Amino acid sequence: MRIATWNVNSVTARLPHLLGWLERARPEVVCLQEIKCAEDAFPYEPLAALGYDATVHGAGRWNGVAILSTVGIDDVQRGLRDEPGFLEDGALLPAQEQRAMAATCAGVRVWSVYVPNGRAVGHPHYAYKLDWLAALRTTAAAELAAAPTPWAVLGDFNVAPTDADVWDIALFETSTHVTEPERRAVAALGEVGLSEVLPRPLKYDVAYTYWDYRQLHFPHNLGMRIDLVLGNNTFTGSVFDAYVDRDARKGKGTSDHAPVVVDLDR
DNA sequence: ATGTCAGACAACGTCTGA
Repeated sequence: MRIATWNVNSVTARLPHLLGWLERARPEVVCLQEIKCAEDAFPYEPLAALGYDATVHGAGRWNGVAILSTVGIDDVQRGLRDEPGFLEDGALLPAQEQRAMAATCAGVRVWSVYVPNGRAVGHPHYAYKLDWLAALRTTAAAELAAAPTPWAVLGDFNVAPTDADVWDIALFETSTHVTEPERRAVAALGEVGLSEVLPRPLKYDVAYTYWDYRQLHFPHNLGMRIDLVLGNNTFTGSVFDAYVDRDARKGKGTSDHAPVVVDLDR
């Protein structure tokens, strides 16, 4: 089975690229992030024509996640357990955003997640990001306590796990994505039984998954590895290959993220 | 140059978020 994750930065803007990539890579299961469309505006038909069922958690302009599958979709869950919302103004109640959903596809439990960006260290969105990652850990712990079925969380974590996962750590001194609290929050997922599937790069030394649209970052390979796959032992033990498909970042009209592809011997 | 995108709103430009 082939499972992939891809932050598409709008599923409607990316539809031609997405369809072309699905035809080439033929993953059985795909976790999408930043679909930026409501559930009823999702392009179900062209995806169904390629054999994909879809389950969607989206509301419109921002965020939004989905799971595509050619092998069935069961036990869909939208949102994390006790998922926090972003509290822009202390007077408002937190409104949960569309950043996480799960489905079971041919016996494999997958979560598609779009972790909050954080915006700036010390910004309320940064605290939200850390709270959100804590809720992800709680949710993972609760599900993993059940039967040891293959289980994985895939998506845009907006965290680079090590200094080597950004093109120049010296430029990130005051930035989000590389701070110790963010890294600890991701590493804490290891304490509930998850470990990273490390993809191989198709070119260069590091399997970056994101390159800013601006300033020729992609041609200069000024990237970050922030789209991650973490699985339980049952999942990671059946992985025989994983890579970042940087070719999907090439050319006009692409996402600023590349897909991460994982191959399982099941 | 925060130099590129995407979406929404009321526009044909400006804002927000990444």
